Amino acid sequence: MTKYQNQTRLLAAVDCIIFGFDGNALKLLLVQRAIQPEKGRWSLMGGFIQPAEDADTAALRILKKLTGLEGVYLEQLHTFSGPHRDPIERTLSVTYFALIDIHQYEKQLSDEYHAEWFPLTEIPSLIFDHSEMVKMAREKLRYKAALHPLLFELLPKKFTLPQLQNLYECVYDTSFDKRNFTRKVLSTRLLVKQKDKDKGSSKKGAFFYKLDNRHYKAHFHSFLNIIPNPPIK
Amino acid sequence: MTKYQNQTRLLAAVDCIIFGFDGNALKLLLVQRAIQPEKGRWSLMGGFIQPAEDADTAALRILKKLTGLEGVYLEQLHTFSGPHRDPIERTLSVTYFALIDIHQYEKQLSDEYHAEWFPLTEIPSLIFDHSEMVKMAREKLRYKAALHPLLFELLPKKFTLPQLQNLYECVYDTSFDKRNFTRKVLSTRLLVKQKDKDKGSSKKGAFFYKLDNRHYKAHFHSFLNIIPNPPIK
DNA sequence: CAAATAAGTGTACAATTGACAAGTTTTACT
DNA sequence: AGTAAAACTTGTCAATTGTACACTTATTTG
Repeated sequence: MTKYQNQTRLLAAVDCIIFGFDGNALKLLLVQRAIQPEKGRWSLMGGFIQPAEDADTAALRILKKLTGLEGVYLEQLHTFSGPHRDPIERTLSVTYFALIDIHQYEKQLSDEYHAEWFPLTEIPSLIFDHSEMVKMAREKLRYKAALHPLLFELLPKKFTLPQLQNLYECVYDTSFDKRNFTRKVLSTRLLVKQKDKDKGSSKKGAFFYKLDNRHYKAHFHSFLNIIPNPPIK
Repeated sequence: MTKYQNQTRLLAAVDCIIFGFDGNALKLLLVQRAIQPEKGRWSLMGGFIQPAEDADTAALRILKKLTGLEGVYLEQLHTFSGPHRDPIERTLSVTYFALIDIHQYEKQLSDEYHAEWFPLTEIPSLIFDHSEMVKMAREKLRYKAALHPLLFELLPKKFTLPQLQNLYECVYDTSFDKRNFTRKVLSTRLLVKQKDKDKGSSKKGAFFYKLDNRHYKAHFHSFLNIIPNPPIK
Protein backbone atom coordinates (compact mmCIF):
# COMPACT_ATOMS: atom_id res chain seq x y z
CA MET A 1 0.00 0.00 0.00
CA THR A 2 1.14 3.52 -0.70
CA LYS A 3 2.63 5.83 1.85
CA TYR A 4 0.85 8.72 3.52
CA GLN A 5 0.87 11.73 1.20
CA ASN A 6 1.92 15.30 1.83
CA GLN A 7 3.38 14.79 5.26
CA THR A 8 6.87 15.70 6.35
CA ARG A 9 9.11 13.12 7.93
CA LEU A 10 11.45 13.90 10.74
CA LEU A 11 14.21 12.38 12.84
CA ALA A 12 13.44 10.67 16.12
CA ALA A 13 16.01 10.45 18.88
CA VAL A 14 16.13 9.31 22.46
CA ASP A 15 17.94 11.18 25.22
CA CYS A 16 18.72 9.68 28.60
CA ILE A 17 18.76 11.52 31.90
CA ILE A 18 20.99 9.28 33.98
CA PHE A 19 21.02 9.68 37.74
CA GLY A 20 23.61 8.32 40.12
CA PHE A 21 24.38 8.69 43.81
CA ASP A 22 27.88 8.53 45.21
CA GLY A 23 26.95 8.62 48.89
CA ASN A 24 27.13 12.36 49.16
CA ALA A 25 25.36 13.90 46.23
CA LEU A 26 22.97 13.12 43.43
CA LYS A 27 24.73 13.22 40.12
CA LEU A 28 23.95 13.27 36.46
CA LEU A 29 25.94 11.53 33.76
CA LEU A 30 26.67 13.86 30.86
CA VAL A 31 28.72 13.45 27.71
CA GLN A 32 30.59 15.81 25.48
CA ARG A 33 28.79 15.90 22.20
CA ALA A 34 30.77 14.19 19.47
CA ILE A 35 29.08 15.60 16.40
CA GLN A 36 28.21 18.95 14.94
CA PRO A 37 26.41 21.14 15.76
CA GLU A 38 27.46 22.04 19.28
CA LYS A 39 30.31 19.55 19.15
CA GLY A 40 32.22 19.49 22.42
CA ARG A 41 29.46 20.96 24.55
CA TRP A 42 27.90 18.99 27.39
CA SER A 43 24.77 17.10 26.59
CA LEU A 44 22.63 14.21 27.62
CA MET A 45 23.56 10.86 26.16
CA GLY A 46 21.33 10.20 23.19
CA GLY A 47 21.05 8.85 19.71
CA PHE A 48 18.71 8.30 16.83
CA ILE A 49 16.09 5.59 16.92
CA GLN A 50 17.08 2.94 14.40
CA PRO A 51 14.75 1.38 11.82
CA ALA A 52 14.19 -1.86 13.73
CA GLU A 53 13.97 -0.31 17.19
CA ASP A 54 11.25 1.17 19.29
CA ALA A 55 12.23 3.99 21.62
CA ASP A 56 12.64 1.75 24.68
CA THR A 57 15.06 -0.46 22.81
CA ALA A 58 17.00 2.53 21.58
CA ALA A 59 17.30 3.90 25.10
CA LEU A 60 18.52 0.56 26.42
CA ARG A 61 21.05 0.32 23.64
CA ILE A 62 22.35 3.80 24.28
CA LEU A 63 22.55 3.23 28.00
CA LYS A 64 24.43 0.00 27.47
CA LYS A 65 26.77 1.65 25.02
CA LEU A 66 27.65 4.36 27.49
CA THR A 67 27.72 2.48 30.77
CA GLY A 68 28.05 -1.17 29.88
CA LEU A 69 25.09 -1.83 32.15
CA GLU A 70 21.97 -3.84 31.48
CA GLY A 71 18.87 -4.27 33.57
CA VAL A 72 18.93 -0.73 34.92
CA TYR A 73 15.85 1.17 35.90
CA LEU A 74 14.65 3.02 32.84
CA GLU A 75 11.42 4.85 32.31
CA GLN A 76 10.04 6.99 29.53
CA LEU A 77 9.77 10.56 30.72
CA HIS A 78 8.45 12.92 28.08
CA THR A 79 8.71 13.67 24.39
CA PHE A 80 10.16 16.99 23.33
CA SER A 81 9.04 18.14 19.96
CA GLY A 82 9.65 21.83 19.43
CA PRO A 83 10.08 22.38 15.68
CA HIS A 84 13.40 24.14 16.14
CA ARG A 85 14.87 22.34 19.09
CA ASP A 86 17.68 21.05 16.89
CA PRO A 87 18.84 23.82 14.57
CA ILE A 88 20.13 21.45 11.89
CA GLU A 89 17.04 19.50 11.20
CA ARG A 90 13.75 18.82 12.90
CA THR A 91 14.29 16.11 15.49
CA LEU A 92 11.87 14.83 18.03
CA SER A 93 13.34 13.51 21.24
CA VAL A 94 11.82 10.84 23.44
CA THR A 95 13.47 11.21 26.83
CA TYR A 96 14.11 8.49 29.37
CA PHE A 97 15.27 8.68 32.87
CA ALA A 98 17.56 6.08 34.30
CA LEU A 99 18.70 5.31 37.81
CA ILE A 100 21.97 3.49 38.12
CA ASP A 101 24.27 2.33 40.87
CA ILE A 102 27.15 4.68 40.29
CA HIS A 103 29.68 2.19 41.63
CA GLN A 104 28.75 -0.46 39.09
CA TYR A 105 29.20 2.12 36.42
CA GLU A 106 32.68 3.10 37.51
CA LYS A 107 33.91 -0.40 36.93
CA GLN A 108 32.69 -0.38 33.37
CA LEU A 109 33.51 3.16 32.50
CA SER A 110 34.51 3.78 28.95
CA ASP A 111 36.29 6.96 28.00
CA GLU A 112 34.98 6.78 24.51
CA TYR A 113 32.17 9.23 25.08
CA HIS A 114 33.92 11.73 27.31
CA ALA A 115 31.36 11.10 29.97
CA GLU A 116 31.43 12.74 33.36
CA TRP A 117 29.32 12.79 36.50
CA PHE A 118 28.08 16.22 37.55
CA PRO A 119 26.47 17.00 40.89
CA LEU A 120 22.98 18.33 40.31
CA THR A 121 24.06 21.61 41.82
CA GLU A 122 26.76 22.05 39.21
CA ILE A 123 25.20 21.10 35.92
CA PRO A 124 26.91 22.96 33.09
CA SER A 125 25.04 24.68 30.33
CA LEU A 126 23.60 22.01 28.03
CA ILE A 127 22.78 21.92 24.34
CA PHE A 128 19.33 22.41 22.83
CA ASP A 129 16.53 21.86 25.34
CA HIS A 130 18.47 19.40 27.47
CA SER A 131 18.35 21.61 30.55
CA GLU A 132 14.59 21.52 30.41
CA MET A 133 14.72 17.75 30.16
CA VAL A 134 16.90 17.58 33.23
CA LYS A 135 14.56 19.84 35.13
CA MET A 136 11.60 17.67 34.28
CA ALA A 137 13.48 14.53 35.22
CA ARG A 138 14.38 15.94 38.63
CA GLU A 139 10.78 16.84 39.28
CA LYS A 140 9.62 13.41 38.27
CA LEU A 141 12.24 11.76 40.43
CA ARG A 142 11.09 13.69 43.49
CA TYR A 143 7.48 13.07 42.71
CA LYS A 144 7.80 9.40 42.13
CA ALA A 145 10.28 8.60 44.87
CA ALA A 146 7.82 9.96 47.41
CA LEU A 147 5.34 7.30 46.40
CA HIS A 148 7.36 4.35 45.22
CA PRO A 149 10.53 2.61 46.36
CA LEU A 150 12.49 3.98 43.46
CA LEU A 151 15.65 5.24 45.03
CA PHE A 152 16.92 1.79 45.88
CA GLU A 153 17.95 1.61 42.25
CA LEU A 154 20.61 4.18 43.02
CA LEU A 155 22.17 2.14 45.82
CA PRO A 156 24.32 -0.98 45.80
CA LYS A 157 22.63 -4.32 46.47
CA LYS A 158 23.67 -4.03 50.09
CA PHE A 159 23.19 -0.67 51.74
CA THR A 160 22.74 0.74 55.21
CA LEU A 161 19.90 2.76 56.68
CA PRO A 162 22.05 5.85 57.12
CA GLN A 163 23.02 5.61 53.44
CA LEU A 164 19.40 5.33 52.45
CA GLN A 165 18.37 8.25 54.59
CA ASN A 166 21.19 10.31 53.21
CA LEU A 167 19.99 9.58 49.70
CA TYR A 168 16.45 10.67 50.51
CA GLU A 169 17.80 13.78 52.14
CA CYS A 170 19.77 14.60 48.99
CA VAL A 171 16.82 14.06 46.72
CA TYR A 172 14.54 16.25 48.78
CA ASP A 173 17.20 18.65 49.97
CA THR A 174 16.07 18.42 53.54
CA SER A 175 16.71 16.32 56.61
CA PHE A 176 14.61 13.72 58.32
CA ASP A 177 14.38 12.48 61.86
CA LYS A 178 16.38 9.27 62.07
CA ARG A 179 13.90 7.42 64.24
CA ASN A 180 10.87 8.31 62.17
CA PHE A 181 12.65 7.60 58.91
CA THR A 182 13.81 4.18 60.08
CA ARG A 183 10.39 3.27 61.33
CA LYS A 184 8.80 4.29 58.06
CA VAL A 185 11.07 2.39 55.73
CA LEU A 186 11.11 -0.70 57.90
CA SER A 187 7.32 -0.69 58.09
CA THR A 188 7.24 -1.43 54.36
CA ARG A 189 8.75 -4.87 55.03
CA LEU A 190 10.82 -4.28 51.93
CA LEU A 191 14.16 -4.42 53.68
CA VAL A 192 15.93 -7.49 54.94
CA LYS A 193 18.53 -6.97 57.61
CA GLN A 194 21.87 -8.66 56.95
CA LYS A 195 24.26 -10.07 59.50
CA ASP A 196 27.21 -7.92 58.46
CA LYS A 197 27.95 -4.29 58.91
CA ASP A 198 29.40 -1.47 56.90
CA LYS A 199 32.34 -0.18 58.88
CA GLY A 200 33.19 2.49 56.36
CA SER A 201 31.58 5.48 57.97
CA SER A 202 31.63 4.91 61.69
CA LYS A 203 33.34 3.02 64.43
CA LYS A 204 30.25 1.19 65.44
CA GLY A 205 29.31 0.27 61.90
CA ALA A 206 25.85 0.16 60.39
CA PHE A 207 24.03 -3.01 59.48
CA PHE A 208 23.59 -3.76 55.82
CA TYR A 209 20.14 -4.28 54.39
CA LYS A 210 18.98 -5.83 51.15
CA LEU A 211 15.77 -5.38 49.25
CA ASP A 212 13.30 -8.21 49.50
CA ASN A 213 12.85 -8.57 45.78
CA ARG A 214 9.56 -10.41 45.96
CA HIS A 215 8.01 -7.68 48.05
CA TYR A 216 9.73 -5.03 45.98
CA LYS A 217 8.08 -6.05 42.74
CA ALA A 218 4.74 -6.79 44.35
CA HIS A 219 4.49 -3.61 46.38
CA PHE A 220 6.14 -1.15 44.05
CA HIS A 221 2.87 0.61 43.49
CA SER A 222 1.88 0.85 47.11
CA PHE A 223 4.82 2.40 48.83
CA LEU A 224 4.39 5.27 51.20
CA ASN A 225 4.86 8.94 51.59
CA ILE A 226 8.40 9.61 52.62
CA ILE A 227 7.89 13.33 52.60
CA PRO A 228 6.55 14.58 55.92
CA ASN A 229 3.24 16.35 55.68
CA PRO A 230 3.78 20.06 55.53
CA PRO A 231 2.36 22.14 58.36
CA ILE A 232 -1.15 23.40 57.68
CA LYS A 233 -1.27 26.98 56.49
CA MET B 1 24.67 23.45 7.86
CA THR B 2 24.14 20.00 6.39
CA LYS B 3 21.59 17.52 7.61
CA TYR B 4 22.34 14.46 9.71
CA GLN B 5 23.59 11.67 7.47
CA ASN B 6 22.46 8.08 7.18
CA GLN B 7 19.44 8.34 9.40
CA THR B 8 15.89 7.43 8.48
CA ARG B 9 13.10 9.93 8.89
CA LEU B 10 9.65 8.96 10.03
CA LEU B 11 6.20 10.36 10.53
CA ALA B 12 5.13 11.77 13.88
CA ALA B 13 1.51 11.81 14.94
CA VAL B 14 -0.45 12.66 18.04
CA ASP B 15 -3.37 10.63 19.32
CA CYS B 16 -5.80 11.86 21.93
CA ILE B 17 -7.47 9.76 24.59
CA ILE B 18 -10.51 11.88 25.41
CA PHE B 19 -12.45 11.15 28.59
CA GLY B 20 -15.91 12.39 29.41
CA PHE B 21 -18.44 11.74 32.16
CA ASP B 22 -22.17 11.88 31.60
CA GLY B 23 -23.24 11.47 35.21
CA ASN B 24 -23.46 7.71 35.03
CA ALA B 25 -20.40 6.38 33.30
CA LEU B 26 -16.95 7.33 32.19
CA LYS B 27 -16.77 7.52 28.43
CA LEU B 28 -14.23 7.77 25.69
CA LEU B 29 -14.61 9.77 22.51
CA LEU B 30 -13.71 7.71 19.46
CA VAL B 31 -13.86 8.42 15.75
CA GLN B 32 -14.29 6.30 12.69
CA ARG B 33 -11.07 6.44 10.79
CA ALA B 34 -11.42 8.42 7.60
CA ILE B 35 -8.38 7.21 5.70
CA GLN B 36 -6.82 3.97 4.60
CA PRO B 37 -5.64 1.68 6.03
CA GLU B 38 -8.32 0.52 8.44
CA LYS B 39 -10.76 3.08 7.08
CA GLY B 40 -14.05 2.90 8.93
CA ARG B 41 -12.75 1.21 12.05
CA TRP B 42 -12.90 2.91 15.41
CA SER B 43 -9.83 4.77 16.49
CA LEU B 44 -8.57 7.53 18.72
CA MET B 45 -8.69 10.99 17.28
CA GLY B 46 -5.28 11.84 15.92
CA GLY B 47 -3.28 13.46 13.20
CA PHE B 48 0.20 14.20 12.00
CA ILE B 49 2.34 16.83 13.63
CA GLN B 50 2.71 19.72 11.18
CA PRO B 51 5.99 21.42 10.32
CA ALA B 52 5.43 24.48 12.49
CA GLU B 53 3.89 22.64 15.45
CA ASP B 54 5.18 20.92 18.52
CA ALA B 55 3.21 17.94 19.77
CA ASP B 56 1.24 19.92 22.36
CA THR B 57 0.07 22.34 19.72
CA ALA B 58 -0.90 19.51 17.41
CA ALA B 59 -2.92 17.86 20.16
CA LEU B 60 -4.71 21.11 20.95
CA ARG B 61 -5.47 21.64 17.30
CA ILE B 62 -6.85 18.16 16.88
CA LEU B 63 -8.94 18.43 20.01
CA LYS B 64 -10.35 21.73 18.88
CA LYS B 65 -11.08 20.35 15.43
CA LEU B 66 -13.03 17.46 16.88
CA THR B 67 -14.81 19.06 19.80
CA GLY B 68 -14.72 22.80 19.17
CA LEU B 69 -13.34 23.19 22.69
CA GLU B 70 -10.35 25.16 23.86
CA GLY B 71 -8.74 25.34 27.26
CA VAL B 72 -9.42 21.72 28.08
CA TYR B 73 -7.23 19.65 30.35
CA LEU B 74 -4.60 18.03 28.19
CA GLU B 75 -1.51 16.17 29.24
CA GLN B 76 1.14 14.24 27.39
CA LEU B 77 0.84 10.58 28.24
CA HIS B 78 3.38 8.41 26.46
CA THR B 79 5.05 7.98 23.13
CA PHE B 80 4.42 4.80 21.20
CA SER B 81 7.12 3.91 18.80
CA GLY B 82 6.96 0.27 17.71
CA PRO B 83 8.52 0.06 14.23
CA HIS B 84 5.46 -1.65 12.78
CA ARG B 85 2.64 -0.06 14.71
CA ASP B 86 1.32 1.48 11.50
CA PRO B 87 1.57 -1.08 8.68
CA ILE B 88 1.78 1.54 5.94
CA GLU B 89 4.75 3.47 7.10
CA ARG B 90 6.69 3.94 10.28
CA THR B 91 4.84 6.43 12.44
CA LEU B 92 5.61 7.44 15.95
CA SER B 93 2.67 8.51 18.07
CA VAL B 94 2.81 10.95 20.95
CA THR B 95 -0.34 10.35 22.98
CA TYR B 96 -2.25 12.85 25.05
CA PHE B 97 -5.04 12.41 27.44
CA ALA B 98 -7.78 14.94 27.69
CA LEU B 99 -10.57 15.47 30.18
CA ILE B 100 -13.58 17.35 28.94
CA ASP B 101 -16.98 18.32 30.22
CA ILE B 102 -19.11 16.10 28.06
CA HIS B 103 -22.02 18.54 28.14
CA GLN B 104 -20.00 21.35 26.66
CA TYR B 105 -18.98 19.02 23.90
CA GLU B 106 -22.50 18.01 23.00
CA LYS B 107 -23.36 21.59 22.18
CA GLN B 108 -20.47 21.86 19.77
CA LEU B 109 -20.67 18.45 18.26
CA SER B 110 -19.74 18.15 14.64
CA ASP B 111 -20.68 15.09 12.68
CA GLU B 112 -17.75 15.53 10.39
CA TYR B 113 -15.61 12.94 12.09
CA HIS B 114 -18.19 10.29 12.90
CA ALA B 115 -17.36 10.64 16.54
CA GLU B 116 -19.12 8.74 19.26
CA TRP B 117 -18.90 8.38 23.03
CA PHE B 118 -18.30 4.85 24.28
CA PRO B 119 -18.59 3.75 27.90
CA LEU B 120 -15.26 2.39 29.06
CA THR B 121 -16.88 -0.98 29.53
CA GLU B 122 -17.87 -1.15 25.87
CA ILE B 123 -14.86 0.03 23.94
CA PRO B 124 -14.85 -1.55 20.49
CA SER B 125 -11.79 -3.08 18.93
CA LEU B 126 -9.45 -0.27 17.92
CA ILE B 127 -6.87 0.10 15.17
CA PHE B 128 -3.14 -0.33 15.61
CA ASP B 129 -2.00 -0.06 19.23
CA HIS B 130 -4.81 2.26 20.27
CA SER B 131 -6.23 -0.20 22.79
CA GLU B 132 -2.92 -0.20 24.59
CA MET B 133 -2.99 3.58 24.62
CA VAL B 134 -6.44 3.56 26.16
CA LYS B 135 -5.35 1.09 28.79
CA MET B 136 -2.40 3.24 29.77
CA ALA B 137 -4.56 6.35 29.87
CA ARG B 138 -7.06 4.69 32.20
CA GLU B 139 -4.27 3.65 34.53
CA LYS B 140 -2.82 7.12 34.54
CA LEU B 141 -6.21 8.66 35.20
CA ARG B 142 -6.75 6.45 38.22
CA TYR B 143 -3.26 7.04 39.46
CA LYS B 144 -3.30 10.76 39.10
CA ALA B 145 -6.84 11.39 40.24
CA ALA B 146 -6.01 9.78 43.56
CA LEU B 147 -3.41 12.44 44.19
CA HIS B 148 -4.61 15.53 42.39
CA PRO B 149 -7.95 17.27 41.89
CA LEU B 150 -8.12 16.17 38.30
CA LEU B 151 -11.62 14.88 37.92
CA PHE B 152 -13.20 18.29 38.31
CA GLU B 153 -12.24 18.78 34.69
CA LEU B 154 -14.88 16.23 33.78
CA LEU B 155 -17.67 18.07 35.55
CA PRO B 156 -19.58 21.25 34.70
CA LYS B 157 -18.51 24.48 36.42
CA LYS B 158 -21.26 23.93 38.96
CA PHE B 159 -21.62 20.45 40.33
CA THR B 160 -22.95 18.72 43.43
CA LEU B 161 -21.22 16.53 45.96
CA PRO B 162 -23.23 13.45 44.98
CA GLN B 163 -22.21 14.01 41.35
CA LEU B 164 -18.60 14.30 42.36
CA GLN B 165 -18.76 11.18 44.49
CA ASN B 166 -20.43 9.30 41.71
CA LEU B 167 -17.64 10.28 39.36
CA TYR B 168 -14.98 9.05 41.75
CA GLU B 169 -16.90 5.84 42.20
CA CYS B 170 -16.99 5.33 38.45
CA VAL B 171 -13.31 5.99 38.03
CA TYR B 172 -12.36 3.56 40.78
CA ASP B 173 -15.19 1.15 40.24
CA THR B 174 -16.04 1.06 43.90
CA SER B 175 -18.20 2.91 46.40
CA PHE B 176 -17.27 5.31 49.15
CA ASP B 177 -18.87 6.25 52.41
CA LYS B 178 -20.76 9.48 51.82
CA ARG B 179 -19.80 11.10 55.10
CA ASN B 180 -16.12 10.33 54.79
CA PHE B 181 -16.02 11.34 51.16
CA THR B 182 -17.65 14.68 51.86
CA ARG B 183 -15.34 15.36 54.74
CA LYS B 184 -12.32 14.57 52.63
CA VAL B 185 -13.13 16.72 49.66
CA LEU B 186 -14.32 19.63 51.76
CA SER B 187 -11.15 19.48 53.84
CA THR B 188 -9.21 20.54 50.76
CA ARG B 189 -10.93 23.96 50.86
CA LEU B 190 -11.12 23.67 47.10
CA LEU B 191 -14.89 23.76 46.92
CA VAL B 192 -17.12 26.77 47.36
CA LYS B 193 -20.72 26.09 48.28
CA GLN B 194 -23.29 27.91 46.16
CA LYS B 195 -26.68 29.18 47.25
CA ASP B 196 -28.64 27.23 44.67
CA LYS B 197 -29.45 23.59 44.37
CA ASP B 198 -29.62 21.00 41.66
CA LYS B 199 -33.12 19.62 41.74
CA GLY B 200 -32.54 17.22 38.90
CA SER B 201 -31.90 14.06 40.80
CA SER B 202 -33.82 14.29 44.05
CA LYS B 203 -36.74 15.93 45.72
CA LYS B 204 -34.62 17.64 48.31
CA GLY B 205 -32.03 18.83 45.82
CA ALA B 206 -28.29 18.97 46.30
CA PHE B 207 -26.32 22.15 46.73
CA PHE B 208 -24.08 23.18 43.90
CA TYR B 209 -20.40 23.72 44.46
CA LYS B 210 -17.79 25.51 42.40
CA LEU B 211 -14.06 25.14 42.37
CA ASP B 212 -12.10 27.86 44.06
CA ASN B 213 -9.83 28.49 41.13
CA ARG B 214 -7.11 30.22 43.09
CA HIS B 215 -6.80 27.29 45.46
CA TYR B 216 -7.17 24.88 42.59
CA LYS B 217 -4.12 26.08 40.73
CA ALA B 218 -2.08 26.61 43.86
CA HIS B 219 -2.83 23.28 45.47
CA PHE B 220 -3.03 21.06 42.44
CA HIS B 221 0.10 19.27 43.49
CA SER B 222 -0.89 18.71 47.08
CA PHE B 223 -4.26 17.11 46.91
CA LEU B 224 -5.03 14.04 48.90
CA ASN B 225 -5.57 10.38 48.66
CA ILE B 226 -9.12 9.71 47.68
CA ILE B 227 -8.58 6.00 47.59
CA PRO B 228 -9.03 4.43 51.01
CA ASN B 229 -5.98 2.63 52.25
CA PRO B 230 -6.24 -1.01 51.39
CA PRO B 231 -6.48 -3.44 54.30
CA ILE B 232 -3.10 -4.77 55.37
CA LYS B 233 -2.34 -8.21 54.05
C1' DC C 1 40.79 3.15 79.72
C1' DA C 2 38.73 7.35 78.30
C1' DA C 3 37.05 9.94 74.58
C1' DA C 4 35.11 10.30 70.18
C1' DT C 5 31.96 8.89 66.53
C1' DA C 6 27.99 7.46 64.46
C1' DA C 7 24.28 3.85 65.00
C1' DG C 8 20.29 2.30 67.13
C1' DT C 9 16.11 2.62 69.72
C1' DG C 10 10.93 4.22 72.47
C1' DT C 11 7.26 7.09 74.08
C1' DA C 12 3.70 10.42 74.37
C1' DC C 13 0.78 13.60 72.11
C1' DA C 14 -1.63 15.22 67.95
C1' DA C 15 -3.82 14.58 63.65
C1' DT C 16 -6.02 11.81 60.43
C1' DT C 17 -8.69 8.04 58.90
C1' DG C 18 -12.42 4.76 58.99
C1' DA C 19 -16.64 2.69 60.53
C1' DC C 20 -21.08 3.59 61.31
C1' DA C 21 -26.92 5.68 61.37
C1' DA C 22 -30.29 9.10 62.13
C1' DG C 23 -32.58 13.36 60.76
C1' DT C 24 -34.03 16.78 56.99
C1' DT C 25 -36.14 18.62 52.88
C1' DT C 26 -39.18 18.25 49.26
C1' DT C 27 -42.41 16.07 46.14
C1' DA C 28 -46.00 13.02 44.88
C1' DC C 29 -49.61 10.27 45.94
C1' DT C 30 -53.72 8.82 48.40
C1' DA D 1 -54.03 17.40 54.30
C1' DG D 2 -51.25 13.88 55.62
C1' DT D 3 -48.07 10.33 54.67
C1' DA D 4 -44.68 7.83 52.19
C1' DA D 5 -40.70 7.99 49.32
C1' DA D 6 -36.24 9.64 47.70
C1' DA D 7 -32.05 11.52 48.21
C1' DC D 8 -29.26 14.94 50.69
C1' DT D 9 -26.94 16.24 54.96
C1' DT D 10 -24.56 15.73 59.09
C1' DG D 11 -21.46 13.81 63.86
C1' DT D 12 -19.10 10.71 67.00
C1' DC D 13 -15.92 7.45 68.55
C1' DA D 14 -12.16 4.20 68.01
C1' DA D 15 -8.03 2.96 65.59
C1' DT D 16 -4.29 4.21 63.05
C1' DT D 17 -0.73 7.06 61.67
C1' DG D 18 2.35 10.99 62.07
C1' DT D 19 5.42 13.92 64.72
C1' DA D 20 8.45 15.61 68.11
C1' DC D 21 11.99 14.55 70.88
C1' DA D 22 17.08 12.32 73.68
C1' DC D 23 19.59 8.81 75.51
C1' DT D 24 22.18 4.38 75.20
C1' DT D 25 25.27 1.21 72.57
C1' DA D 26 29.15 -0.51 69.93
C1' DT D 27 33.59 0.23 68.37
C1' DT D 28 38.02 2.46 67.47
C1' DT D 29 41.79 5.36 68.61
C1' DG D 30 44.87 7.95 71.45
